[in-house]
Amino acid sequence: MLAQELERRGRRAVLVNADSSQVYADLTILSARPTAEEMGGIEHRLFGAWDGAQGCSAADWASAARETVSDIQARGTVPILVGGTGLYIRTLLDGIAPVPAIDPQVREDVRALPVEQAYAALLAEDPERAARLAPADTTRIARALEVVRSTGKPIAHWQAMTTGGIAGAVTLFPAILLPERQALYARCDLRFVRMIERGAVAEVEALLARRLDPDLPVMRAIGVAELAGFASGSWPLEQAIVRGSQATRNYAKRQYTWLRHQPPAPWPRLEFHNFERSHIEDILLRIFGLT
RNA sequence: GGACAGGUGGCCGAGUGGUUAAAGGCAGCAGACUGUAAAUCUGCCCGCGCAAGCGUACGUUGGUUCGAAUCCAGCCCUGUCCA
Repeated sequence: MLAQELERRGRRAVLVNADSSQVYADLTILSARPTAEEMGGIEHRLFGAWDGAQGCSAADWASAARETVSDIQARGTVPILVGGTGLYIRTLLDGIAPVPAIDPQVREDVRALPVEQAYAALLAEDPERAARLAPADTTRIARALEVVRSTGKPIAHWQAMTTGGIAGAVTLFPAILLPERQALYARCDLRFVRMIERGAVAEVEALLARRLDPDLPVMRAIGVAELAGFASGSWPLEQAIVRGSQATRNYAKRQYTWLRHQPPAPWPRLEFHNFERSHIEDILLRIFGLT
């Protein structure tokens, strides 16, 4: 609707996806990607742009988004980034550590280690970083370890050289939506049921048929494991729904924490109870000075 | 009506005389967050209190005991089986 309003004023707008799951072609229903109808003729970019077989990292997305944004601006149109993956947006705006590509063999070895061993190794190879991580933080420990081993420098060395952000080169109009908790949870439940009505089970079956590496991000999207369990007969559909909507709620909770504290303080946080589409549009238009 | 089994904190579920406000999990709340982020991790979690601590608590009533979620009896409820 922002896009429509902008076009009414003679500014062409293009929507750019900033959600780590909507990025995958394999997840149309399960990532709640907008349908052609919902796109309403407005151009959308980076939605379903990655094949599930190729994982998209924050840096991958950010570099694609950087090009997309500049392309959109070069055409005199206005990019509107939409999505809940805070890290992606932060990476696009603030840049990221220029860590060289990790040696595949190193990565494989590191990820094969049990956390305790990986942590012990990190304690020896990059004690500074290890001290700042919880001994059970598998993801970050693995990352820090593969970086020292592959590049010979601790991750802090690279992070000190963070680069690539476009924040200084663009005029930003940010808005963070913080809907009332209980109402949001109710919507999470509704959302998962709707996905099933729209064919999420078949989508997951098609994804499973590809027999991709289970560690790939697509395979970790909310709903995949839950519906895969149903598809394989491990539990009934009702159980998949209970698990799927619960996972959705848990995720929504985590997003609150990120959105409340991680983005720059000046970014407006909009709290609201009314979920009427028109009401939300109203707040946004007001925030962006379009009413 | 009878025989077994069982009733534990919002839920699931350990615990069979003291070291138990009661393991663990879930849910909930709060927080962290630079290359898998819809991921990963941390803390809190009976009430009051900053705390020491106090008060309540393991279906219910009563009993045994220095001391009971744990032992005994009655009652209530649930499940399975027999009638």
